[in-house]
Amino acid sequence: MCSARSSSSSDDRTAKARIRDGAIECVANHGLAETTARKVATAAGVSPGLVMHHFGSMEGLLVACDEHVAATIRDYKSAAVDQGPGLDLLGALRQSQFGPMVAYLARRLHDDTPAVANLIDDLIADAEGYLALGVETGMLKPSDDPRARAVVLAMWSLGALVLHRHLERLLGVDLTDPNVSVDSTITTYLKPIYEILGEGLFTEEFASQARAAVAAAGQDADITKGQS
Amino acid sequence: MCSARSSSSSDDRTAKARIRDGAIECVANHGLAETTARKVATAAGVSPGLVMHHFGSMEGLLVACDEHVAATIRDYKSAAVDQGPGLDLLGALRQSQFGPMVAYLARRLHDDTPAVANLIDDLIADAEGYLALGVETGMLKPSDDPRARAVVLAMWSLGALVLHRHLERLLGVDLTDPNVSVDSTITTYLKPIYEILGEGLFTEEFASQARAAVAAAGQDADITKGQS
DNA sequence: TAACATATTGAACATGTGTTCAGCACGGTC
DNA sequence: GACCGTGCTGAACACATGTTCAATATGTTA
Repeated sequence: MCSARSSSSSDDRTAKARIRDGAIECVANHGLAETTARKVATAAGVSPGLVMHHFGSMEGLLVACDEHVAATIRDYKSAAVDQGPGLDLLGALRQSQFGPMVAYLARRLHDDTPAVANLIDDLIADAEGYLALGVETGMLKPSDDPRARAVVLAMWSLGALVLHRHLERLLGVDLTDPNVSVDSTITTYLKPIYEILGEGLFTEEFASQARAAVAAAGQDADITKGQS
Repeated sequence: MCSARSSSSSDDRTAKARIRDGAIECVANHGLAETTARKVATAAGVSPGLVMHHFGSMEGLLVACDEHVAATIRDYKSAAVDQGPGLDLLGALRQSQFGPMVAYLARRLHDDTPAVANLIDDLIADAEGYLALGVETGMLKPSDDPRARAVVLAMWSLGALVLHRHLERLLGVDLTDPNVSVDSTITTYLKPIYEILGEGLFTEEFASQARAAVAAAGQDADITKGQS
């Protein structure tokens, strides 16, 4: 069964909220397939029928979960807009307050569900804005295609999040751990990132070669040697 | 039902191979949840019982699929070792011969299943070797932690593959399309990558700031502003 | 008090699932 | 011809699933 809430003390959330939160936690910890109506119901301490009463169907439940997670993240981002541009896309998500929501996102990210897609679009729009601001203030280099660059950076960030199990196995860093930001093991992951984003990967000579190759677009199946 | 093989002509594969291939195609096109014993059986033109006869269980089938995909990719990589170091991790995968296997991988990548984990480990070992070779030949800049850099680059590549639906929506590039290499739309995706890997993202001043910040490791929750 | 809407239950139903199994067809070996 | 192993079938089984629904509690309004 999916793990129930931690405490035995009173829970002032409505049953509807408990069901939603239980579903998020269950998806985060055990995946979509394991998240059944009955397991969610027992995790929330209610009967299976009530899940249907409040959300209509299991798909309705998941849509509600998507929207709740998206809304929570959006609320945080708009509230934290004053503390400077958060160029770190996932640094904002690596907040302990989100609890299992990051792991939930990691599970749902590869399905192109509307609520998640909208959230991603928003994150990218934000990132594009922050990147432009970084260019203005001289922190970041300009790009030929600012939007595409924002998309690529976002895909890399979110992609690494989806593959967090592998990252944990390979580097010992768990991006879904709510306390990962205060843990210093994450530097194993951050250092090469700063290396690449700072100095780049290609040497100057090779970079100009690659630039020329991609400029001569079209069929470049044999020419493209860059990492993709 | 999952799409059956294209042709009506004779199929000289054994029933066991047809079942395995049908399962791979079904997972690639419709996902794990939709890949049931009966659907796979009808796609392969056999009875449900034969699936169990050959693979013992559905989990056994998926393990066999994992291993077959991994073996196919490994075979390709060892056969293509002569045509120069394939720094492009996924460029090798973007070969039309793999058919639905890339899409299959994209579906399975976020589960830490043994066969896939081993494949990833191999891909990273290869990448690390190719990166080292690139450093030797003066194409790539050296790294403080070559293995971690290889891991990060691999996670970015594979992560983007997992998120291919979003990439398609955002940039119009489908990484799971077997013919994506010959299509020029992929340059929309490759150009910002070459930008970042070539010139970097940070300006020199900011790069040294970031380097200093991450050097003073520990609690850097407020300091880290780099993309992650 | 009566009426009503809402929250909640738990048994039931239909369906689809993975898996089992007795049996058949066939091809080779004694 | 008898035997046996293997590929293969299709009906059956036990089970879990999403969903429905009549019934009950509870609180709110008239």
